[in-house]
Amino acid sequence: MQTNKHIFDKLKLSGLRATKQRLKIANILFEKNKTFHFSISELANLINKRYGDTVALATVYNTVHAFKNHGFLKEIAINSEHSYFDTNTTNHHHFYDIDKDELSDIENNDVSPIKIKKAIPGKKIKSIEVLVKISSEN
Amino acid sequence: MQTNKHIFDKLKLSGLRATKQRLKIANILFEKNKTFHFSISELANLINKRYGDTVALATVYNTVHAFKNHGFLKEIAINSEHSYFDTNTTNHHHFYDIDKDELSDIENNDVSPIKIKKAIPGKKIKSIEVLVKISSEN
DNA sequence: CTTTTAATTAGAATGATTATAAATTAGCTC
DNA sequence: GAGCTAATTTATAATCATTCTAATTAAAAG
Repeated sequence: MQTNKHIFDKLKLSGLRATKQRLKIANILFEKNKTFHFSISELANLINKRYGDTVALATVYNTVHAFKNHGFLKEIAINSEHSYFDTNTTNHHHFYDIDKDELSDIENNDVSPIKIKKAIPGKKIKSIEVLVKISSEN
Repeated sequence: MQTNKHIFDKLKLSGLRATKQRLKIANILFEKNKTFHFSISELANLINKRYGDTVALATVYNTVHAFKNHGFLKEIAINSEHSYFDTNTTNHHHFYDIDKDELSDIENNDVSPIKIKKAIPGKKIKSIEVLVKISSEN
């Protein structure tokens, strides 16, 4: 878990001011040990639940984008309905539960090594990510 | 390549009426042998270029969704900016060129077999897809 | 040819996200 | 701690892609 002090320092080091709003948001995002996946509206709900109506929606957007641009979050594309963000910023893989609309990480160790046998001339591979869609068996 | 006759029959068989607009759109989508990737606005531009202003934007949306629901197209999530569609409806993998904002297919043969070593109880794997982001080396 | 039903359309409505511009606040310097 | 400056927050308006609506048109069936 990241302490408040830790988060405060993290923000400062990256050149972001450690405002009340950002600390509240960071608390929610980084308090858990495990990776946290969310959409903006889910995050806004969580903030509201814990801290009441003290952070404007525009600030939630601003903050998430600032965090993303500073490498604290990464965006995960699953479908066109929602944008999801992930506190795990390393290259890794995901399960997407179609029934529950829920993301979870797959450890790199849990996926066999992936080799891409085709190269594109003049292009370099930046990332390789696997999306595994799952649903209830029936 | 799919002939007009072919496309016409395909529509009819699926229970979709073969309207002028749908045939125009299908021509553009399925005329190529190779997979075609597009966003709605790119498609709208292509239609306009070839057929002029004869298909309403709402119809482009309606048609793409109808085609998707009938299994002629599948949606590919890359980022939150755009929705991309693909005429290759099988499970397969993609390169995404970050510089050019362009998608291309990776044949299944060009990716080493992927094993997911972690199972989620009560859940079945529906698809496994790899997204390889590439960009110019510099 | 007439009827029925699906599809198209222009334009309005929606809703998520972004922009604006004024007010506030964090982090300086003294 | 007061004063300063630039970053941040905020309410609100604006934007823009997509969806909805309800009237019109066209395809298929009888």
